[in-house]
Amino acid sequence: MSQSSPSPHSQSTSAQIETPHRYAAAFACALEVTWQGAWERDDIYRTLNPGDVGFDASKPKFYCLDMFPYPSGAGLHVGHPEGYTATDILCRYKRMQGSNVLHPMGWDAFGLPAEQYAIQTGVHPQETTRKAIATFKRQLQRFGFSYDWNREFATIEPEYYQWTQWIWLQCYHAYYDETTQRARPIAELEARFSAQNVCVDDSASVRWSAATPLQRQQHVDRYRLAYLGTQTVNWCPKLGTVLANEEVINGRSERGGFPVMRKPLRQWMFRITAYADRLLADLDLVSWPDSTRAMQAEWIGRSEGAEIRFPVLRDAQVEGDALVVFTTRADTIFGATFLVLAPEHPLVAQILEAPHAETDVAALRTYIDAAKNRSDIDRQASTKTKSGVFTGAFARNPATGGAIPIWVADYVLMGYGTGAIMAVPAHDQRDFDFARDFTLPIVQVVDVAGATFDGTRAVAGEGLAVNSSAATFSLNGLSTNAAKATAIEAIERANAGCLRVNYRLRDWLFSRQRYWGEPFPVVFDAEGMHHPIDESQLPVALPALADFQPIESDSPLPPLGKAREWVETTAGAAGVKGLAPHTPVRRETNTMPNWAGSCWYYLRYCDPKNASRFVSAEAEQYWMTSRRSDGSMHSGGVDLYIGGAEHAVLHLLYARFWHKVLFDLGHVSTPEPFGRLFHQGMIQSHAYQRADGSLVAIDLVDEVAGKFVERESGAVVTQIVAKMSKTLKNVVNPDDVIAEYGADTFRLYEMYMGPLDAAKPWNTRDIIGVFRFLQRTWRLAIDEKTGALLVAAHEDPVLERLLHHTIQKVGEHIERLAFNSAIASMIELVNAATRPMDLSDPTKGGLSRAQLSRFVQLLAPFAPHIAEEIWSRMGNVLSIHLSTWPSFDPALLEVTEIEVPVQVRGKVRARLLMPKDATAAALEAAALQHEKVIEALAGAIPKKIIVVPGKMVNIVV
RNA sequence: GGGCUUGUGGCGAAACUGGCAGACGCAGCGGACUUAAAAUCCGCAGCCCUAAAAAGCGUGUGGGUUCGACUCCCACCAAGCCCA
Repeated sequence: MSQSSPSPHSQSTSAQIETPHRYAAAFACALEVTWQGAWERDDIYRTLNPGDVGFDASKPKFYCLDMFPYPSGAGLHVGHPEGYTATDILCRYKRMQGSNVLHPMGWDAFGLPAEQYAIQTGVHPQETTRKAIATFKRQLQRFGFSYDWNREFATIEPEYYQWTQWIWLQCYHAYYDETTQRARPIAELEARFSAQNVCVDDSASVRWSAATPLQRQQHVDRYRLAYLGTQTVNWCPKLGTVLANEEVINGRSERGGFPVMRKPLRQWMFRITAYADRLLADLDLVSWPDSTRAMQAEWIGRSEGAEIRFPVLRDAQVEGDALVVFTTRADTIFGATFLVLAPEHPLVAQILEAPHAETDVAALRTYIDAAKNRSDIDRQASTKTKSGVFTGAFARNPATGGAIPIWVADYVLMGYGTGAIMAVPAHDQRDFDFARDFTLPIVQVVDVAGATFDGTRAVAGEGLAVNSSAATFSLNGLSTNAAKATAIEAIERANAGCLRVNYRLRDWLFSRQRYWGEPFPVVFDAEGMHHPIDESQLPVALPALADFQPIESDSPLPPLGKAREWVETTAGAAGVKGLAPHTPVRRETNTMPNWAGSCWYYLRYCDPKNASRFVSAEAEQYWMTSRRSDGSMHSGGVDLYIGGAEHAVLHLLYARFWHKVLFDLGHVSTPEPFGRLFHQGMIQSHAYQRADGSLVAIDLVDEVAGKFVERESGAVVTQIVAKMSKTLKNVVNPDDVIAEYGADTFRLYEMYMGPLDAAKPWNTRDIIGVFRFLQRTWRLAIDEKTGALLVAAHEDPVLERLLHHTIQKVGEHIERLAFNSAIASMIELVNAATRPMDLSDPTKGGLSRAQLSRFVQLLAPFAPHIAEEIWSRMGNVLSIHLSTWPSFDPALLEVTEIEVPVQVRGKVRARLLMPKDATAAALEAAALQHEKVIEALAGAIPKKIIVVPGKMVNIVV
């Protein structure tokens, strides 16, 4: 779209000579940079902590947080400043209102993208990351955001990640006490194990007192919040690391889109599942978008059901452990005509070891080998025909007592439930498809309300149980809920299972085979026992490594293994207590994932320089504990957290989990980290679409006579809204926009585009509107020819009243985050105050000094530089941003006369000018006398007249 | 398939708890100023029918509740996100 739009600020040379003090781009940029320097020099945004000299405890506190960026080499895009401008406006407003405002910024700098970039370029991530941070900071500062840069930190700094490691140690040293439903020190658990002399192995043959230290540790590890566990993980050979389930999308890595394989691996895990119920329940405490709370709830995925044991048979005799399935529909147990195992299920391997009479070993092996490398999505995608193999084994249905076949099929995933299902083909479509393809029996056991089972497809849903009776118990005639309860009761009585709550949420895989992350503060001895580094010995510094390339292989080989001298050390050198100092130990070579640093950064901002604690109790209590004016229940935490909805699940769930652990252990004082959350909408861009639906980049299209034409073919294309992307060439660079209009205009434009939480298309053409508003504001205050201050000698009472109205509206709109409406009302005021062209004496029109003063204060949070410049030219010495927000006089907003609409047949026919407090009777009388009303009635007799005093009159005919 | 969100002029949007739909901005049109243009200032502007007005129609579609619905309820359509 290279239509020549004349640069808004380009003026002929003569115009520049005539109006040297005009608010043009270069002029705006120059004053912006000047003020940014002055603010930094005077350190006007420094936030004091309790205990600091000059701290005023009587002020309310406001902790307003942006999701800190991950600095990439590409620099800021226009999406970053959207949320940042919003919080900046709110923070500036709150400061002027007299709050202690905490508004920090920092850098989320460990992690895969930086490492991938470093690998590509061969430059050390330390260096590329530092460079990216410098670029981001320079760009952010150019917007004039009022961060307290004294509190800046990056997650890669040892002074920061020392405490990331410390928090990990807190989890390592804790377990979840089911009876009190909170984390407790692991030492308490060990004492209890010792006192009760518990069994430490599955076969219940070894007691605590007789157990080796390794056996004891392995037993305790079953309870630790941070534990070493073997899990089938998502191994990504290309990235050379394992990934959390959350980081795998459609069988490929979220970053890079590389294939992911599944393999069992011993890894550091977090027992986040212990907190599933609390993470779910406490969603009620926070004021978050409903959609985000719903997503978290779905992610946790609590479902109540039953775990049912199906005894495995060999030659009709029960053999070994029973096969355990989880089902939410225990009421359909009589319809379970076969069982299906995930290919990774341990029983499959057992059957291969000791085949049954009917087992086709070759077919089974071929099948599980093929399934192993299919992604979960692949496995579930083929809905039409199911693949699967009979294992040759049978199990006994505990309800019917009958033997049913055990199959293997990859549509069952090891990650869900127990990795085995009871198939009820009559009432589950996938089971039905499978049964039909392999001619397995199908038995209807529910008479589903409003649907008939005709044998051609499954009927899902609830209804009355049928065909569900045996000698031991019967469900026939019971509703689904009653049947579930009865079935579970019977199953429990028969010792064949129990009531069970299942979660979709899995424990959190926390190890990464990467270089660029926080090292774990833990070592291993020769026996394979792990030993924590003592808190006093933190941080465990990431060793400088010249060769940080990942080792691409089918099995994980962390790059830190290359730091031989660092890895192979002694207990004394590593800082392990409880081992003789000379004991040789190996350091953990995995590192923590990208999420670690962002799990607690909001706490560190409260007290970022503290060398003796992750945050002082006093600072944490002051900034995190909300005192709500209306006394309503509140979770506490950050007062407003703004960031993208893409973090709705992972980051926010992980941070909540860490916070709850810290809360249980007494390190923080609120149950939730973020009391109020808001997502800014995505800033989109335009693109063009051909008739066949294909997209066209914007540089290949011209606008001709109001139509969009593809240059090459001459075909008309339609303009659509699309994500900004390199391929569509529609990415907007903030630096360019600032160069052309200044940062104040940029800020104003992004806030004026629409509601903060809505997705909005960037419209370059519209920027000129807010730029003109600033120019008009400037002209209102400053003579473009001489640079002299222009103020009206006499105050216009109409403008005074409008100004009071504007003060009221702007304040209300800021509190509602309706910045677009706030700007609109400021534009209205400026338009009303603008001097007509034919006014020769500027002191006759415009705003008085006192009016201008208050108006620029309203503008200051939105366009801080131009407001400061005018404020300064008015003779103020102290920054406008340290001034007090203007107040309005409600009495001035009172009106004596109001216009009351009169509706006849639902249409407004007339408007009455009436005293504000006119009675209903007076309004009715006036309405009926109105000429237009009489005309509209045309002689008809009103059936009913509704009068809402002060609002309207409605005459029903 | 299920859940959530959104749907208002040519475009971005406003209308806070049901009470004058379209504030404000862009684009457009007209006028003033200018030799002319830019810039600026003053106006017009939902659609339709009109010389103009009046009337009529208008918040995705269809229904409902209500004196009154962009707003509340039901169904549907479309787009986006999440879960399958």
